[in-house]
Amino acid sequence: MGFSEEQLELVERIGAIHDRSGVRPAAGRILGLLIVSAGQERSFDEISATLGLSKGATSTALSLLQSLDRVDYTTRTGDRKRYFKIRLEDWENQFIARGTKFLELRHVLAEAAQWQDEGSWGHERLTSMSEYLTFLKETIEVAHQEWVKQRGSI
Amino acid sequence: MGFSEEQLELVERIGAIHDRSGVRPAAGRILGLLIVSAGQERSFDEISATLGLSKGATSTALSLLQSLDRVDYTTRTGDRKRYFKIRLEDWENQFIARGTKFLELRHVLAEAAQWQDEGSWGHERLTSMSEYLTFLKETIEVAHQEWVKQRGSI
DNA sequence: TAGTTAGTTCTCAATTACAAAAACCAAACG
DNA sequence: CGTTTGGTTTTTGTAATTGAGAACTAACTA
Repeated sequence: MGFSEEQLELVERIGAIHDRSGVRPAAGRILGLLIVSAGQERSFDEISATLGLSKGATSTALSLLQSLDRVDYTTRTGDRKRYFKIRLEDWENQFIARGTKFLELRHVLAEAAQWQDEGSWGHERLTSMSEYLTFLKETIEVAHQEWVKQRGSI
Repeated sequence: MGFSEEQLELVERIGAIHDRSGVRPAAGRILGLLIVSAGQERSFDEISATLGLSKGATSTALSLLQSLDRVDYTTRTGDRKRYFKIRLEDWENQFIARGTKFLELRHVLAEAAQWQDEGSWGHERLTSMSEYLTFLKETIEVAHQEWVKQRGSI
């Protein structure tokens, strides 16, 4: 290992981005570290030491990330350690799945529209918003398929 | 006012969706109430009473929502109350702005790629992921423009 | 001017989230 | 077997969020 100042700073920035989208700080930093290390595997110790996290915090955050399929580990014969790496394989699909969840707002908007008088501004607006989200969702899905077809999903 | 069971339940669901994306519970519920009321305006009291929120909580949440441009109010001559309504006007634009912020992850992915050996799996993967996000962002922007052109942004 | 009304701001208690530390457990080693 | 190693689970302390309630302010009203 041995990370440069810049690398560590990048780790923090990646952590912060994940923070903001609801991943807790320790887990966000681990993601950062493993992203900057993409390809290379990192042992439990390396992670805990580089980030200054206790064993407990490291362990809990790592199991969280594993349960989210963001992180994986391998083992080596004659070595009891686990070597963690970020899961980049199915990333695009997972990203889409996570990122478009909030588009589900379109269902409640459509329902809310039903409580408005037909033809009223509210009815029109809520319906239109719901349609917009549906349109977005479809566009994104099509684009995603396109990408996968061209580049392969890995 | 006078909301039905179903309406109140819908309010809760809208609140929960907002909760999950970081808006605090009281504010989320207010958004729910105002969305279900789209068009109709609701007084401070109605909001506070229907949702069982204290005046303090109602006031704080309402100013938060106003600062986020999600909510607005009007006044009526000879009436000291404020009548709140949800801001549906610029909704599509705001939604896109908020919703695509996490695509900025593409910058850090590109940076992280630089720390990988050229041609390595990690380098290839991070670069590809970053390109994917850029592609998504552009697709979404184009689609959005398209929509606005056809339907008008209101 | 005294009294209401409408809403805001402040203070506090309760809950929740977080991570450190300690206790624990299981596999391998000697 | 006893010990070390690698990691997990539990416990504990602290910090941050959140919303109730009280105190306050500003505007109108009688």
